[in-house]
Order: sequence, then C-alpha cells, then structure tokens
Amino acid sequence: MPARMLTSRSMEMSGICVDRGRLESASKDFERQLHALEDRIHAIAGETFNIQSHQQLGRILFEKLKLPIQKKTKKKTGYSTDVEVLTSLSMEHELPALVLQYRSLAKLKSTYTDALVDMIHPETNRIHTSFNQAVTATGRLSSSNPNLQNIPVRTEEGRKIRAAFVPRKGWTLLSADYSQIELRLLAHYSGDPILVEAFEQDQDIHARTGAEVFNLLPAVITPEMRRQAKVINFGIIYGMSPFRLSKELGITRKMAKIFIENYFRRYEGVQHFIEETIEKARETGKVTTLLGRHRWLPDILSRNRTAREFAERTAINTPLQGTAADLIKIAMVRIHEAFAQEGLKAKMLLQVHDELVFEVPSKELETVKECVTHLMEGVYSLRVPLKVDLKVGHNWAEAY
DNA sequence: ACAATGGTCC
DNA sequence: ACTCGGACCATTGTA
Repeated sequence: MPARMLTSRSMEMSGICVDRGRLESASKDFERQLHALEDRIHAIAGETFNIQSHQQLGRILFEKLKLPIQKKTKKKTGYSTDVEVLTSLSMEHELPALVLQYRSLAKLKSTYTDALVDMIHPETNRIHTSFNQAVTATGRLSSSNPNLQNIPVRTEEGRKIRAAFVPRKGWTLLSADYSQIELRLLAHYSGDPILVEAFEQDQDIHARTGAEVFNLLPAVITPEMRRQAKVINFGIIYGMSPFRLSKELGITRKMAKIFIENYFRRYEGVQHFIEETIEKARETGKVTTLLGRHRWLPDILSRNRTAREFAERTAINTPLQGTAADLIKIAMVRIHEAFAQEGLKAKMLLQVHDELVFEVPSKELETVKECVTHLMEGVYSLRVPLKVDLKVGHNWAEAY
C-alpha cells in the first residue's frame, strides 16, 4: 500500500478483525434471553403483542394496565415509551423494567451482533467501515456501513460485542485516547485560572469542579457529587440550559440554576469565553476552530428564541468539538506518515473522535506506544498539556 | 420510500 | 409548553 495514501482511506482498507464465533454465540445468547423475556412480558400483560411496537406497547401500559402517562410523543401521535418513561414506571409495575431489558438486548442483537456478522468481508474476513470526511458540521469524521464509532461500551452485555473486535493473529490492539480534550481546549480558549491549574497539575477534573461548585475540599467530594459535577462539565461544553441540566441531574430547575451560577462564580474565565464567543458570532455570523475551520450560524440573530439559543449553544460547542476534531486529524496524518517513515508494520484501524485504535506486531509495541503518545500529545502547543491514555489488549474491551 | 420513535457512541 | 453539542441505524407503521 502506498505510504502517501490518504490516512482514513488506509484505515478503511485495513479493516478490523472480528471474532465471528464470539459474535454469533453472543447473538444466540441474546436471542435466548429475548425469548424468555418475551414470554414473561406477554404473561404479565395477559396477551401476546409486539413488544417492539410503540403503539401496541403504549396500549398495554397506559390503557390496559392504566399506568400513569408521563408524556406524549413529539408529534403527539401517541404515548412516549422511551427509557426515561419506562424507568420511571418501573417503580410502579414490573412490566416496564422487563421491556427495558428486552429493548437493550434487541438493540444489541439487531444493530450489532447480527449486523456486524453480515458486514464481515468474505475475502479479508474483516470489517471495513467508511470514514466519511465531509458529513459533520463540526469537522468530525463519521463512520458508516457499519458505524464503528458507536460500538457499545457502557454495559456488561454491550462490552461482549466490543470484545469481539480483535487483532490479527500474533498482533495486539492498542487504543490511545485523548483525556478530556474538549475541557482542555476550554481551558486553552478561556485561560480560566482554575481550569488551567487543574490541567497543569493533571487533577481529576470532575472532582475539582465538584469541589469548586459545592465549595468543599476535593478530598471530601463523594462519587455522587463527582457525577453531578461531570454532568455540569459536559453541560458547559454543550451549552446546556438549566432545563436540560435539571433533567439530567433529577433536580429542580431552580437548583440547576444555582449550580450553574456557582460554576460561573468560580470559573469566571469560562463565563467570559462564552460571552465573547457568542458576541463574536453575532458580529461575524460564524465561529472558527483553532485551525481556522468556519461554521456559519445563520440563526444567531434570529427573532425565534429557540432557533437563536440553539445557535448560541452551537457557537460554544463548535470551537471545542471542532478543534478536537482538527487536532486528532493532524495527529492521524503524522502517525500514518511516521509509521511509514520508521518502517513500522503497525496499522491505524479506527478513529472514534478522541480515540485511535491500532493493530501492532508485538515486537513493535513499545516503539508504537512511544510514537503515538508523542505525536498525539505534541500535535499542537496549547496553554495546557494534552494527555493521552493508552490501553493494550487481546481485544477492544479488555485492557491489560 | 418515508416519518416517527428510540437507542448506541463521543 | 418547550428548549436540549455531534453522528448512524433498527423497527414499526403509513403512504
């Protein structure tokens, strides 16, 4: 393969090996569990129906069982039965919890195990995704046919699918991910003293935010407080409203507003960054990433409040998400070139926004780890350090 | 074929 | 009453 080949094209052609047996046995396991759940659900409902039909499920839950209607669907064509609603209904009845279990297993089976097996290329025995370079508004790549950027990771059952992604025989998988890159970019853009200090000292950023917002020492921050602080940090990156934050944290909107006020009291630099970024967007009609990619924001002066506020959130998020995308793409090109230059056989296989996955001959592992870390962390000089975490494994789920 | 709904990832 | 960063894809139900 020519060394000058486009980096993402090379990744598409390399593909990634999946353990077909593991996927197929997971699929059978899911199917068995689905049948068991189906029987229990139908027995409790007192009739057979299509659990995957929102319409039929809604009639069972809200008409037959008379469970409280939490919300209607967007186009108010029916009852919402989404995970939020079913979780809440689980307090009152055993059926919704079983439907949730059924849904998550059905998702894993249809979207992942079964679909991925069908995508194994007959000649290479590997899965070759497409990395689309001109799809997203922020400059991220996207992945399709299949999408390998949303392989499950959160749950135990989901990680069984991730564990089916394996290196070729005698090689090993290496994953390198940027730690908190968007918050580090927020520190860079804003110059906020607390945020900058936290990253200069490589502190646990969510624990630090918890300490600041709740006015406590980091040592006494509980896991629950840290979790709330994490939601707040994500909320800042996304330009989250008090409404959304209150929903995410299960608190009143008034409390959410107080959290946000406390945050900005401590992180004044962040507040200024947000205000300046929106102001500049109003003047120019666009926002720009660190490397000069523009995103136009035609609604930034709209008289429609929803549209305008959406544009304002976009104005905050795009420089962060888009710059992160710029930086990892530069690192990818440099790594691809460096592998060729150094005569390394290691291959870059996947990009998942802030993570790169490589397949590495065992003999090259130490060299490749060093090279990847160096090029990713040194991709661009910022006011705070960039940090990369490495994981090595026999598959994509297991680090050792 | 398309809209609506829901769910997976960063 | 509603708001809600960036993607891709499966299923149901209707046209």
